Amino acid sequence: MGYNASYSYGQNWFAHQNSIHSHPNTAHHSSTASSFNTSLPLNHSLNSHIDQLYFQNGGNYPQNYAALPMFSQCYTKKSFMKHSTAARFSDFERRFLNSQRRDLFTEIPSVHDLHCHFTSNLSPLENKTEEVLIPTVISDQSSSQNSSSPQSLVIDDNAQNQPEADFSVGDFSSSPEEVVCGVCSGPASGRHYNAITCEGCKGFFRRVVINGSFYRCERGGNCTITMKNRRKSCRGCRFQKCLDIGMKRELCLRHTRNGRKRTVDDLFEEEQTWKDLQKQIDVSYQSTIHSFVCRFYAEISNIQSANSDPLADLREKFVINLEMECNAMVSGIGLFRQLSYYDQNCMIKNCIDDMTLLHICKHYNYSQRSIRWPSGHYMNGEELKLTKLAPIADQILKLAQLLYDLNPSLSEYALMTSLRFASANGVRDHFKGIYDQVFQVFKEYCFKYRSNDSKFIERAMQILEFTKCWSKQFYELIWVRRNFDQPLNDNESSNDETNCETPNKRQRQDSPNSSP
Amino acid sequence: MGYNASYSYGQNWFAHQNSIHSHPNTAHHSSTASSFNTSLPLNHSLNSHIDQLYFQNGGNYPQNYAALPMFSQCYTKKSFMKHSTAARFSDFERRFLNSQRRDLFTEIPSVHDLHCHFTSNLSPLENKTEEVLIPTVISDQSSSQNSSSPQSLVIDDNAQNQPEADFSVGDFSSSPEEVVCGVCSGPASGRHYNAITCEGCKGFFRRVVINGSFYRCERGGNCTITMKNRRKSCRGCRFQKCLDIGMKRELCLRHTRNGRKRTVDDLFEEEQTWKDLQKQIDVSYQSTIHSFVCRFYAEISNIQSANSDPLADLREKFVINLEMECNAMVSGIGLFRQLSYYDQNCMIKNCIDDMTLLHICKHYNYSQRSIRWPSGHYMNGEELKLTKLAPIADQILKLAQLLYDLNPSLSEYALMTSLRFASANGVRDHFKGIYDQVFQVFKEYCFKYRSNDSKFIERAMQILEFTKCWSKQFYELIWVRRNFDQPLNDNESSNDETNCETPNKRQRQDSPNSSP
DNA sequence: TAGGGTTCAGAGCGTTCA
DNA sequence: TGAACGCTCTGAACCCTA
Ligand SMILES: [Zn+2]
Ligand SMILES: [Zn+2]
Ligand SMILES: [Zn+2]
Ligand SMILES: [Zn+2]
Repeated sequence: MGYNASYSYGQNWFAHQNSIHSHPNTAHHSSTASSFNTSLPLNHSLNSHIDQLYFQNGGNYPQNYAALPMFSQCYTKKSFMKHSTAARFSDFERRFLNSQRRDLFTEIPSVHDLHCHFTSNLSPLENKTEEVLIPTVISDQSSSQNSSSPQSLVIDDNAQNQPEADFSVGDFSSSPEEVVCGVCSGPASGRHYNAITCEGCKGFFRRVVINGSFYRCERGGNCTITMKNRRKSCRGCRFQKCLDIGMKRELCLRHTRNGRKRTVDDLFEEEQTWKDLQKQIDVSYQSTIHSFVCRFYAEISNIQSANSDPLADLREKFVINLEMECNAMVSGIGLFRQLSYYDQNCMIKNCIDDMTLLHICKHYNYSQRSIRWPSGHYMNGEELKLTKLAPIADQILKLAQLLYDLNPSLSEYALMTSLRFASANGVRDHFKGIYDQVFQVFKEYCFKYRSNDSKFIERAMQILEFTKCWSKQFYELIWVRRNFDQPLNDNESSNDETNCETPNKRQRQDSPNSSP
Repeated sequence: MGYNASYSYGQNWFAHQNSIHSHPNTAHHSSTASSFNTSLPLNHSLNSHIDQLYFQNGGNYPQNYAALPMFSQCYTKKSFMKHSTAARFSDFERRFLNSQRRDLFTEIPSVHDLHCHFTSNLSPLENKTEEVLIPTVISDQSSSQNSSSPQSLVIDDNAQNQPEADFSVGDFSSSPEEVVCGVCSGPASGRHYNAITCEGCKGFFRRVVINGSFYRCERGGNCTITMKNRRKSCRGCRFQKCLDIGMKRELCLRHTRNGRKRTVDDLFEEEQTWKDLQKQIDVSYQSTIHSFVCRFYAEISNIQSANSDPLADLREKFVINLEMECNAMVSGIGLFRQLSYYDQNCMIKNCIDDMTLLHICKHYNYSQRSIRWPSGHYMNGEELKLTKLAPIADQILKLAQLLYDLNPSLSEYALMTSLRFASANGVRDHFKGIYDQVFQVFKEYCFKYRSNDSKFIERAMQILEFTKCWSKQFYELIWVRRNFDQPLNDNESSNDETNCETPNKRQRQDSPNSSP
């Protein structure tokens, strides 16, 4: 798994989880992790369960967890190959065997050939798996109180297998997840969109992807999908489960942007094109700006925050240092190296106010409706209005609320930051390629990890715009007026509406002129 | 033709009609029978209709049952041979047969055994199984008492050398309830709201559920519902029978636009969700408003209630504190958190008068026809008319009487309170989801705990409306006029209708957009 | 042959109107 | 009131191509 983690997923925050498990599969990486946000809540609790399944499966992790990031990393091409060739029993095979095995294997000796034909790789671990896996793998995570259907499933399954338990175990337990649909536990009909599913779930997934519909669960997102209830069950949960077990929207041709039929490998390759840049941005952001902001906010906890001016530290320490960190971050991203050093500086100067505002508003306490400032103070709207930021207090709070609602991940913060850099005045005009590339990566990233929230990009861009709109006034209030004790009213000449004039001019005159 | 008839139509509720006729096994026919419901009206006799379908289908089993495992298991090689051109096979069956037949039947010498096995898998047990299996396969999930053991499904397929009359008779005799309406014993038209019913009973059930009507039997509840008398028979018993045979009110989709359906399995989960919200509301209400009101009323017992003005405490202490408690309650309910803090405040301000009125009128002494005020005074109608509340004294008393009649539980008070919040002007318009959810919970709660009183919701809503109607005047009388000794009549300008303007505007302009 | 896409009866809900 | 119908979603079977 080592290199997987290194070049495709190492940058995310699940990396540490990965390192805990050392699954033997390496080789090619065939699948791509599905949305983080959805699998996030599952992760922590599933580790042990998955490990158990892992061993029960004789080295192959359960199909329906394929999309969990740590699993995707383990899901190698090799294991996939092994599966697909060795033990693929679809609908009819299974039914055929289930019904006929007894007769075939006990009464008719010559059917042994057939048996061999169907027999898959046995492993000592697989002895007792079938009765565990088939009925429970999918349903155990469901509500245990809803016990009617799973129970009956278990019972009759056992009853059928009773006479020749040894045979059936050897036969099928090696890949029970390939026999049942990973979504609804019904009989699977093969691999569809990168997961073993039944025809129904295949069609369902396809319809949802093609129609671009999005269903939200009305019941908390824990609905159980079974073969019986799948027709009428919560579509949100059904689709979520599709994604969870690793189905890829991109494998629906209608949903691709180039219309070409793609394989999982193609997906993987495609992902590399933007993953590299995304990872670079991610790493660079986390090691500079993010870590600085975290450190800064951590340290102010220790310092007595009795400073009379909540904004003093902001000016003196936070912004100055943040600018340096921005510089460092930009330096760490190859894409920006086509800008001269001077241009980089201009770009950062153009963005530093936005960055400041953004990274302050990030520290929002929802329940108290207050923002924690670099000084350590928590300030709500009223308190903010007592400072010299009063004119834009509402805007700042709104921004914080918007950010809170958006709830971007670290990687998303990184991308938004880069996007803000790339859209700095001058840069976006003269180096449109940079902006386009970053935006492309952002789009791809959101396409992949925020697919259930079609408005995510829109909202993110809105926030960036909003920040850009008010950062200049923020800058002025922070920097220009040193004497914030004087009455504020005569201060805001007419800036409320025409807030971006002065900074604008400033930006224009020192926007980087086109070099290389 | 025997087995054709057996598995062609055996599993649906028209089977018995079908089995009466012995159709010759005619030519194969690519199954293009038009949908039942559309072709039904053409021929009013079900028999002829089915006959027609039978011929149209050419003896092919219905598509949607083909993949049921037990059915596939019954599907013998022989029948496949016979119908290979016409019959449909699942993906794998088709592939498997195409690819493997060659191997199995030509290369492997012992295939004949297999074939034999496939063809006539005779066993003494199998004689009468098929008629049991097929019809119950589909229906077993409907009624739990209809215990179809899947094992029995495996042993069958002997039916082909039986006279079809036999098992087809057995067919429907084993499950007559699938053919007739469970309520009126008329011809059923399918499964509706989780029971096999006719169109009439389906419509009746839906109407009753949607309208929330409640009928009580006047003859002891043992009326017989038949197809002939159902129109004029006791509606109470008819509805009761509907419920008895398993029809679920919850499957009447009240808020969904299309044919979105939910199964019985979902109902449980559904209950969990509204239960969650209901509990949250309950807890929140009891720990804030309820406990405050109780405390307040308990404490005034100790205080000398010789205060000259019975309404003084009301103004000064009760309302102010109640507003805080409302704030606390709302904060404790996650559903309301999508409202900004400011919106929450507006909402509460919009409701506080209703809350006050409601929680005062709650303290009604029926025998004395008097209300206990937060001041500690018991005031009946006459006494009330001596205060500045005189203009609405009658209304207040009526409200108290209505509340007394309704006699809501604590949980119901909690829900009514939340409902009043959610129906605040502005909130109900811009956050209809909140209102809908709370109302849904209220409905569900009443469905469950007030099912014997179908008018409960109606009456509760009536009370809320009534409160809303008079609370403004109540507010004015309490707050605006400090000198309540002067004549009151010039007071009521025209506020009764235009009572909620300010909150409306306020809410609209900063209603939070896009919450996560 | 695997796995894309397509087809179209069928299930079942809601609505209509005589 | 309920027969008839309109509607959406479903999925088993099928078609097609690499
Ligand atoms: Zn499925
Ligand atoms: Zn759900
Ligand atoms: Zn009926
Ligand atoms: Zn009756």
